[in-house]
Amino acid sequence: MARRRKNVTIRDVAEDAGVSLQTVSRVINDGPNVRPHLRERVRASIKKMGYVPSLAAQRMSGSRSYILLAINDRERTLADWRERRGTDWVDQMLLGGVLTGAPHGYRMMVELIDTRSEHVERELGAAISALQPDGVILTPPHSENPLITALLEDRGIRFARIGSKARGPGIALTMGDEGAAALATRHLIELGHRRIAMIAGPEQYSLSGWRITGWRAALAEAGLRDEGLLARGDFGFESGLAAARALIARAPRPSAIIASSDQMALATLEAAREAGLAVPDDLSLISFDNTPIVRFTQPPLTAIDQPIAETVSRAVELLIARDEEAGAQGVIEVPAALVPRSSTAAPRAVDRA
Amino acid sequence: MARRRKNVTIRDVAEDAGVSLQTVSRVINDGPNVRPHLRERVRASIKKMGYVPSLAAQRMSGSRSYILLAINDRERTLADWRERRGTDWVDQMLLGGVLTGAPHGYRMMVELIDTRSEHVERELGAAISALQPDGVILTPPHSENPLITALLEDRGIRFARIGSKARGPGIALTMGDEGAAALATRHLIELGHRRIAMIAGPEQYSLSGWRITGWRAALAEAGLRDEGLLARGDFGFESGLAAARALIARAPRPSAIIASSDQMALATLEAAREAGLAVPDDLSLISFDNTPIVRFTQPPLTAIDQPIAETVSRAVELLIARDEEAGAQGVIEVPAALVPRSSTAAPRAVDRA
DNA sequence: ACAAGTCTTGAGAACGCTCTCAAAATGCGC
DNA sequence: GCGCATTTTGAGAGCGTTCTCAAGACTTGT
Repeated sequence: MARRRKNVTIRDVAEDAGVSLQTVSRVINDGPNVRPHLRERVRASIKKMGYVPSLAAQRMSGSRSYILLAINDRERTLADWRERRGTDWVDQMLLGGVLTGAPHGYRMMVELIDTRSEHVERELGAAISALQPDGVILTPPHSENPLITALLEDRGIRFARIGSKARGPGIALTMGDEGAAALATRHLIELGHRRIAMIAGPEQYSLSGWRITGWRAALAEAGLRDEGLLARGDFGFESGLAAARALIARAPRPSAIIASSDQMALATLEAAREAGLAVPDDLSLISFDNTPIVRFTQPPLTAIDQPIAETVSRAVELLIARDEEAGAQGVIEVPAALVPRSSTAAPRAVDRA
Repeated sequence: MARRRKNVTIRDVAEDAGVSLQTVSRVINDGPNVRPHLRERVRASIKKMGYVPSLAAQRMSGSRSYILLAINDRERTLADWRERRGTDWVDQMLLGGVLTGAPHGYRMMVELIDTRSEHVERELGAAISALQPDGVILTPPHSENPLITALLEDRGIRFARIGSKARGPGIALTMGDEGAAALATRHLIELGHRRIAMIAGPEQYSLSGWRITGWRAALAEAGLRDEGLLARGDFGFESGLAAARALIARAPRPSAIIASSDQMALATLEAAREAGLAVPDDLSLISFDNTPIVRFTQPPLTAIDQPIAETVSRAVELLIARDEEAGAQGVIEVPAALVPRSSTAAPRAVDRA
């Protein structure tokens, strides 16, 4: 299987268009100082010959690599992966990132790094040395890992931290976890709920804290208190089951639960079933993530939709633009929205007491 | 944000180890003809300095790019994406591909291409020119698109076709759709079902045909016929709903349905609900894909698990090994397995008649 | 029409690595 | 210990692009 057709290079195009190689380069990069008729002639040759610049060569000589690197959490096995995530982060990131980067000639690579490994730095360092990306996109929980941000700063690589409100190096983009939690809480309050519980994520994720803050704030607005109706999970199903059982066992029982992930919401559904509670009649439920799963549960779940694709898209724009002020402008917020479905309703009269 | 620490190059390592640049290159590539003590010294320097070869430079000079390109179907919008796929193909491909390629220094990039576009060739051609990957992994429905395979052959790029049994250029890997469908059908026959329906995928996907073949074969083994209990969908929920409704409306009604995707299985669940049929008591249901969704439906679905990660892993191995015989050996099968859950049971006496 | 600028073009070096090929060092048989 | 084959090492070219810098072609003001 030998390489039949040699790749078209910038030299071939230059020859075809009867100009120097440098002029072609200028046209490719939309550089200034090329007379219109020449620019057109070169463009025509490029199209005719189907020329596409080699990423490797561009990286070699130029200062840009046209590669963005997205760092995602990696579970150790496929089973863990499915059990704990169940989200479509990678799919959505690719959709948002690839579509936004493509028109500018940028490609996106995904690197899976296990946060709990002691080799985080080494793995990331190797990826950066090998790829020399123009920008890095960090997702939780890497977004606030100081080892990682320090490494990137040291190497002088621009990066975006998704799901982080902490100021600091890099561009911070958040999906407004505080506001989203408040949104969910208010929705329940408007339906008449007074005892609204929250299953939060692990402390390692700062967004867990923000969601708790938003939940408490919305309760306070309505003159309510959290009544200690807080439980923690690790976003996975099993942890959610334990948390939901504990909350349901409380007396008086909460009439509504906000779960910090779809997996934990599914677990809550299961816990309610065990306890003989109907959703939403006996217990209202709101989920975070809005992955495809929750449209098909019984009942379909009201959920907070995380605009992952949109947020990544925004991050890519800023990284490509090399907007030096983006970081300074503080946190960029792409707000999440509430998608009402059938798992939320007014509480029964007896609960309203 | 200037680049603070300059990248370590092969030259730095050579200097540190007191050898020529070429010797370092040999060590990196596990080349022959380096004396052990020198090899060790160079290895030590590499580790000490944290050197990692630049992918771009390797590609520029050598014949390998250390990049594998995975081609996935791209929906036009996020909504379509979620509606029609709902699968975790990309996640699984990355998991299988990245973990397998990494030890050999290979990276995997994902390219999303819209099959229905007329520009398939142009998009793929551009990606190949830009990246010059050492291998390409095609997923359905691209696996059997002659425009794509011809392009790859013409460029002399090795590729693997996943989910294809057609011999032809490239390495074909299948998850054994025929056998998997037979497995599902036999499972139902053993439970006592006689009227087993199938919701197949679109004709554009050859695996749809193989699943039908397997289904019919298993029926024939048991002395049964298909009774025309076949419907088609496009793997998406809506199409599955229509197909399931049509099958349920048949008289006599099938006592079991095999759906060719999780989304269509969910739709079948919905159609059963509409018709007042209990699953599995009135209707048994088996799904294909086994994405995280089907563990959480009510009831959880018995499903055919597609070993996507394993198959991609195998494909990566073969592409990296540049095993020239792999293609000739015919089709490589990584068989799917049946995961029994609660959506299948013996039919009611009345149906068994 | 001339000097002083600005715009346009191109030549050549550089990026970090592997390839090819030649030179030096080593091993082997006698 | 000698001549030959073999292994080990290194020097230099080349990959496809962009960068830097200098030269040539235009403007403009007078």
